[in-house]
Amino acid sequence: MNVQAAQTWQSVQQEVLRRIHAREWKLGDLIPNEAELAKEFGCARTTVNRALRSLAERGLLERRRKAGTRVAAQPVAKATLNIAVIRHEVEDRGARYGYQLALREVRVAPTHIGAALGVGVRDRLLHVMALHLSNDAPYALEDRWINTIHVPDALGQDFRSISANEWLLQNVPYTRGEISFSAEPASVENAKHLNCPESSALLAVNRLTWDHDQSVTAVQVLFAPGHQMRTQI
Amino acid sequence: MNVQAAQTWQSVQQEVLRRIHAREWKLGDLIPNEAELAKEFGCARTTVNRALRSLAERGLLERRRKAGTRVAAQPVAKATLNIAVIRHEVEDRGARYGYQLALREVRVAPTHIGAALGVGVRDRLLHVMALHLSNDAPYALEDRWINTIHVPDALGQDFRSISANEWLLQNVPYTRGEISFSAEPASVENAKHLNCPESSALLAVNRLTWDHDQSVTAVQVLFAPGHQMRTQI
DNA sequence: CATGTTTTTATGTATATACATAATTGCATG
DNA sequence: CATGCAATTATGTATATACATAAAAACATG
Repeated sequence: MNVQAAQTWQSVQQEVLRRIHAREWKLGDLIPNEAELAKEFGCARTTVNRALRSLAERGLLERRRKAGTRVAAQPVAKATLNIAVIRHEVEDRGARYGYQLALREVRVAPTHIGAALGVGVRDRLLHVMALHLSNDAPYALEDRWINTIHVPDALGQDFRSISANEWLLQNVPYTRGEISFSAEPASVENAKHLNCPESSALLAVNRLTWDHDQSVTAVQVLFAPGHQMRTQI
Repeated sequence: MNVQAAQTWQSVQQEVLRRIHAREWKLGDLIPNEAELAKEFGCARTTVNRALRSLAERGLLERRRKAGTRVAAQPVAKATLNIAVIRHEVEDRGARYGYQLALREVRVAPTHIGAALGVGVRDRLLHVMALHLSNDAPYALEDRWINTIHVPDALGQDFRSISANEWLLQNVPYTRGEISFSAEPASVENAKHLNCPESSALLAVNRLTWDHDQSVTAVQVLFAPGHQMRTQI
């Protein structure tokens, strides 16, 4: 029954994973405590802790002080999507990146944007729309509002050669944000830019970022039809 | 210049985050090594390591042995989506969950499904379609193929009261999987089930799971129009 | 018997120390 | 000067130890 010395936290983790997958420890089961496992594996409790903590972060274990560690009854698959600079996303796929500014204006934002950014109903914000291309084909349409009250420097940028996407990332820090994913039908305008039929199903990524208590930007990125975001679990 | 004793890894992390956000350490900059930071913060190197490792996992730092630690030049926002059992997703929103089996058949799968699952072109698989309801309104349509060569027990289930989604999670372990997100136009059949117009934009989550080298199941979950998946960054 | 307090316990974390490992830098050698 | 090898260095990890903390369990008290 005794497992050979497993000196690395990875090997402890692997053995724990094996027991979960083999259902030696069933869903919802309480597993032995760290001290017991350390004794069994012939390693320090710290090592077991490292292995179990990492599995808990992945959602496979649930840990509570004094109550112990149990196998998650309903393991939640955590899919981590990397939201990178669009230029890099395109280049990483081995394609040629292109960029076209479609619109740049300073005006009062629609109410739902203004409310999301927490600005006054009469505040004028910077609105930028741009098309990102992959091998000259439309890849994604970026529709962005920038809170120029917090980021006045954005007004000095024309965004003709560098996208707002990249400029902001390089120049304006943010401390937190919200992301949502949805499917949206292409509007007439979106369809024109993305060169697809009206009402096509488009994958939409909405982001809202904040620097402490000041909003930075609200952006919707609409990907061309057929686009997929992938990840491993 | 010396920061007061920060004995917890969280406080070290917070101070490091502050310096990144305040651009005291600029994007791409090499930061002091662990030993130096430990001296500055008046704590053990292990504590600094814990703080920096966690930030690296979040994508804000890039670390390489001997080369040192630098602020990520292009911080990649990592959006972690929790893919839970659909029943819990509905119930967690405070809604009443409902379930309807729409189809259950054993047949040869379409080639792209068979290929994805790595089964022979003549192998018959279990195909299940089911509707998940939230307060009696269509919430999501589950279209699933189960590799009954690896999971023969699935043939003994009628999936009339428990969804394949939950049954598999409770009864069949998997060691790895692939998830992709996309937007799909509603087919005539999908539209009927989801009670929406044909060609509506639907958020689609595709999953393919494996138990070691054996495929378990391929599933597409189509959410009703307007559905959003949200997360914080 | 209900209720509040103390004890117990499993996880969480900090520390010093030691060694492992990847990767760069610099040195030696043809 | 190129090329390969050795030294250096920053991160990565294992260990024993100690104490912190949350929460359950046991206990005491009205």
